[in-house]
Order: sequence, then C-alpha cells, then structure tokens
Amino acid sequence: MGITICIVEDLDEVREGLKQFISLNTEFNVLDTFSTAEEALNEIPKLKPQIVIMDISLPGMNGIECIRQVKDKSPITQFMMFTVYENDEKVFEALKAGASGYLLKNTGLVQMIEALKELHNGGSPMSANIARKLVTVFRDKEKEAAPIEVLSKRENEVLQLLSKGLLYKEISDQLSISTGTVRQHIHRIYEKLHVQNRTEALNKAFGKN
Amino acid sequence: MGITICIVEDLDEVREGLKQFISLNTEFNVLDTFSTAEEALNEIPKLKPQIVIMDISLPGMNGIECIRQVKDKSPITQFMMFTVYENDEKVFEALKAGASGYLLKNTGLVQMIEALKELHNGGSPMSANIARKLVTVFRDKEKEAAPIEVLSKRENEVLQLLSKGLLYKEISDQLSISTGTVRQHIHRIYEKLHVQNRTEALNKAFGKN
DNA sequence: TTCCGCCTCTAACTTTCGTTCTATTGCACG
DNA sequence: CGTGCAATAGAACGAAAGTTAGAGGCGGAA
Repeated sequence: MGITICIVEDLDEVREGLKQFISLNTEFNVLDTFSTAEEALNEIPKLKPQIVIMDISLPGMNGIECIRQVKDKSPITQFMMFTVYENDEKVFEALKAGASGYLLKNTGLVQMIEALKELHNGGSPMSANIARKLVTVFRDKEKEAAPIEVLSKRENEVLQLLSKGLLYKEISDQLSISTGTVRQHIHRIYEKLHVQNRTEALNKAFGKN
Repeated sequence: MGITICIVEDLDEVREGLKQFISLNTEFNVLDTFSTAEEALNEIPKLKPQIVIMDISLPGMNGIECIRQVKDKSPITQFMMFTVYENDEKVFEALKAGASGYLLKNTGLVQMIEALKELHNGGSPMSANIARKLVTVFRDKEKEAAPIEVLSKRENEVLQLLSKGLLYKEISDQLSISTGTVRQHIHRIYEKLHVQNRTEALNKAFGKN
C-alpha cells in the first residue's frame, strides 16, 4: 500500500498540489490532509502515518508545537518540515521538537518525492542551506577542546585531565610527574583563571557559563 | 570562468570520470586533479580553487588531515567530501576539520553537479543518511538542562548549586539547611549517578561525556 | 649575560570533601 | 496504620584538595 502520508498545510493550493503530485506516485499513499494543527492533532494519532509533511506557520497552534504533541501519540511517524522559514531559531526548534527532514518551499516537487523516500529510509533530507546551519553549530560546539590561551601547554594538559574528574595522584601518574607538581600547576591555573576551585575552573575554561 | 574545482581521489576511474562529467558543464572549471593528499597539499594552496572534492581514504595521508592543512593556506576553498565512509567518527571528524558538504559515493553525477552549485551558494549539501547523523547528535546535545530523572527534587537543586562550584557551606546557606544535610544529599547523588566525586557527577549530569 | 616564564620537586600546613553511622520528622500509598 | 522514602541533622574520621614557601634547571628574550 506504499508509504502512508499526511499533510498539514494551511494554504489550499499548496496542500492540494502536494497531495495531487504525491498521489501520482504509486509508492505513496496520502491518507489525509489538514489545514490546521488542531485538526491534525486529533486525526493523525488515529491514522498513524509513516510520514507527516508539516508547515510551520499555521493559524492557531504552529507546526512545531504540533510535532511535539503528535509524536508522543504516534512515535512511528516521521516529520518532514516544508516551510519558508529559514531562520536559525525555527530550524533548530523544529529539529529539537522531532522533525527529521527540513525542506524549504522553493524545493521542486520531484525533489520532494526523492526526499520522502530518503526520509522513509532513515535519512534526513534537507535543503543545503539548512544543513549548513547544522554544520555550523556542530563545529562551534565541538571546538571546545581548544587550549586556553593564557595557560601554558603543561597547564592545559593538567586542566584536561582535571576535567575528567581525576585525582591529583591519577594526574601525576598519567603525566609522570609528582603530585606536588600537579598541585603547583593547578594552583597556577586557578590563579590565572581567577577562580578558587576545580569546578569554577572547569566552568570558566569550558563554556557552561 | 565558472566555479573553480580541484579533485582529490586515488581511484583513477572515479577521478577521471568526475573530471570529465563536471567539465561538460560550462559553469565549472576543473583546475587540476590529484591522487594523493601530499600532492594536493602542495598544489591546492597555489591554485586556490573555490571547491575541492575530497576522498577520505587515500594512500598516505588521509583526506581529513589533508583538509585541515589545506584550509589554513587557502581559506576561501570549500570542501566537498565524496567517500564511501558512513560511520559517525569519520563524518564528524571531516565536518570538524572543515568540510562543508558530504556526499556518499552512491550519489549520482547529476546530483553531484547540483550539490556543487549549492555548496558554492553557501549551502551544505549532504546525503540524507549523513544529515540524519547530524540531526541525531544535535538533538542529543540540546536536550540537556533538564533535571535528572533518578534524582529527587532537592537533590537536583543541590546538584545545580554544586555545578557552580560552591562550597558545602555556601550551598547549605542558600538552601537554609545544615552542611550535614548537604553532605547527605551529595552523597546520595554520587550513589545514584555511580560516581566518586563532584567533577564526575557534573560530567555525567550535564553532557561533556 | 641576566632576567623571566615554565616545569619540576619537597615539605608542612589548613580547608574542604566524601564516607559512615545514627536518628528524627513528615508525607504518601496501600 | 505500618512501610518506605525524601529531607533533615550531627558526629567523627580519613582522604583529598588547595595554600604557602621554598628551590633548582632550562630556554628564550631583552
């Protein structure tokens, strides 16, 4: 019976256009379409489609909130955003809420079909601009491990081990130095970072505040 | 003169096939191709192409390390991974190193052309499977700050203050309880999280591992 | 060369942390 | 109306953490 789909979109032409075009493809089966989040919230949990194509801007409840509530009641359903919103906040909110795909409305219908197949195969098809946003935040978050400028090389090594929760003894073993030296390094680290203890140092060194 | 491109790929057929096909499109200009990272490292900084298509598995230095070194010397260049590697580690390493696009080798040549244009327009075209990995880690990272389930309400409050680096005394003052009680709470927290000290508890409670 | 920062080490010391044990109160659930 | 759990508390103790005050070697910069 093909991949089951629901569409939530308030603009009549877009909603019907999508439905018509997708229905041409025998691999898909459009179960129903909705023009408001509230309707969708009522019906989708009963239909349990494999994919929901979701707009963000809807009258009343928006599409993101709709995803949050629907996915609890229909966990097998995957959500494909289909919207004009390209600003970071909306994108990240949608992904956090549970969307797996994110296409902008300038996407062609043929690509939409491809994307729906990929989504169903466990992929996350998304417009290249959206993916770039993800890559950017990913890189920003991952580059934490950068050494702190004001600290010497050795002090940064110590700080790294300190962040794992190791004891002075364990640190001294790993670096093959005495615990006295470890003490010394850590003391200097606290001095340079203007903090009083381990936790404050880690907060200051690695984000979190 | 079109978008300038270099290709780094050790398999002759793949490299030449790419070059031929891309050259058919007048919007692109393939400046040169290389079969090893070392060659690429020498030449690309001189050519400063707008895009480099990069394989990961190469004889000698791998493609990821190659990106790290090249992008310092040619910062305008964008990197499009083109590889069979689909495991998380390689993907994330590549993105961290500076790749902006990531296509798997089952991608069609026509889609490659599309992807190159998108990359040049500031997007991050990537295979849907790759994007899914990114979405997954993104969601995992964002869902922090929630109180830890296994801990009681009070224990979470204590943990919160603990994370600021406060002394037992300071915590007891803020919560208007005795330091003995604070001790007790913290002891239970360590027990429930299976850790031995403050830093380990914070690492386990708030991401970082 | 002299000076300074980094890395190393020792020793003695105070403070804080973390464990263990014991005990009381209050609330919720069957 | 017990039973269980969260929250409270104090005491006592060992184990770490953090401070202070030395001192020597080494390499780069003034």
